[in-house]
Amino acid sequence: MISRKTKYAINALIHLTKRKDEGPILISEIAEAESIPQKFLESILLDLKKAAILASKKGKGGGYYLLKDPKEVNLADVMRLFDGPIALLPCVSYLYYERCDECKDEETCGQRDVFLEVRNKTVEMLKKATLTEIIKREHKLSKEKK
Amino acid sequence: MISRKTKYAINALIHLTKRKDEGPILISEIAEAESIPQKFLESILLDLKKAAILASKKGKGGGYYLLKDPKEVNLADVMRLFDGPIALLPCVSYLYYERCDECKDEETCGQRDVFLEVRNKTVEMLKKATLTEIIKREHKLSKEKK
DNA sequence: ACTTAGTCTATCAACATAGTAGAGTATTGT
DNA sequence: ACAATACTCTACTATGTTGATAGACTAAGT
Repeated sequence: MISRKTKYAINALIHLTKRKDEGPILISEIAEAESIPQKFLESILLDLKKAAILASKKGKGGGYYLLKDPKEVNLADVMRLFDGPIALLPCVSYLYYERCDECKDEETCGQRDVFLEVRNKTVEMLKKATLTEIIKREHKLSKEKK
Repeated sequence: MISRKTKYAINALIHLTKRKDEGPILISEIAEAESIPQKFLESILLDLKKAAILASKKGKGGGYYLLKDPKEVNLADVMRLFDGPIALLPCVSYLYYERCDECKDEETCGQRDVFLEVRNKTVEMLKKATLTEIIKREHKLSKEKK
């Protein structure tokens, strides 16, 4: 399961994407609209800023805004930022690789083979899920519903 | 990431599958061979017994053995038993479904759509990964290595 | 009966998560 | 210049989960 923090981050990013032509958006606006505790949201936005996904402006008329193109921001990156590795086993993670203690021979490990497959497929799908893509899907689902 | 408990469970199950024609296997044997703290392993095996995957025999010559056919035991079931839902969002879990608080309309939620896709693909792959399949892959990888 | 071996209950330290509080600092508009 | 605005940083707390240990208890085989 992804953490609440990641979920908040995604919601905040989508909020910012939808309003990206309106200049900086107040933390308080995002907090209220997305029902996220404001103080908690602040730390999330700060992390996204450190990751160079968002930027902020201080003072009156300030707030947060997207730095990266929403086509370039995908769920795999956001999830890694807050929840760490996407892989289900440390030994199949590319970015957070760690050896399994119990495993005698990694190369011939049957479990590893399965989880490697799962990881690759998952990352592939999450990489495709950019902010733009998510909003696109939203529109598509709305139309189908009618 | 899957918990250590699940990893232990899988290793224990594979151990039992490989020795399934030798009658009941001692907890202590599994614990030593797979380097799992014995007391911790006991509770794991007990859970697997409650799930009707394993059975046990008490007294001298006792121990644990597979109840289900190793072709029928897959990683999805084992993971659910110890770590709960496989889905990354509660609202895309079939067995542990729960509504997202923040979500205004589930049917048109773009994020949900992505995570539903990920869940379905993951479960599909994990269901195929039976104990027999994992051992088969191990053999295949060993041959390729030579 | 005695031993072996599984079962049950309680407890523990370590860590992560979700959230709160408050002081501090930078920037902008007037 | 300066007050208001709004982001930044540090510390703390409650709660829950994970991984592990200890000990008493119960059932079965010889």
